[in-house]
Amino acid sequence: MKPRNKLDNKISFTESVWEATKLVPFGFVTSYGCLARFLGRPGASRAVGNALNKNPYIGVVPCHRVVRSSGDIGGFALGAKDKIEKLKKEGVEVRSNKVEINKYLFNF
DNA sequence: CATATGACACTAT
DNA sequence: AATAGTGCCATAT
Repeated sequence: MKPRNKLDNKISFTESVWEATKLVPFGFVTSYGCLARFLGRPGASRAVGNALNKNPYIGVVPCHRVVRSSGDIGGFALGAKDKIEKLKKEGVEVRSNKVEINKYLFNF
């Protein structure tokens, strides 16, 4: 959620999404829904995707490690192809544009 | 304040 | 397995 005034130092929902994503280790993945639950907003999976899409810290926030709960790759600002390549470089198997979510999922 | 948007999730076909 | 419809929710306009 967006800060309402100058004294509100709490980070916004969007920023908290970026911070939480940083916690996902190399070689693991999480889902938009998992992140939403972790942040205390179980129904905000879609909003999580929006936040990552606006992430200005490409290279700092490993947003490529966030995939769909179904295992489908999901979106990526620089293109799904890049997202898949990045995952493969980390040892995450991607077959038919899907990952075995149960096998690589990082439990917060 | 009202609508629209989108890197989603879930259920039912 | 793949698709379609519905609900969701933070932001943008």
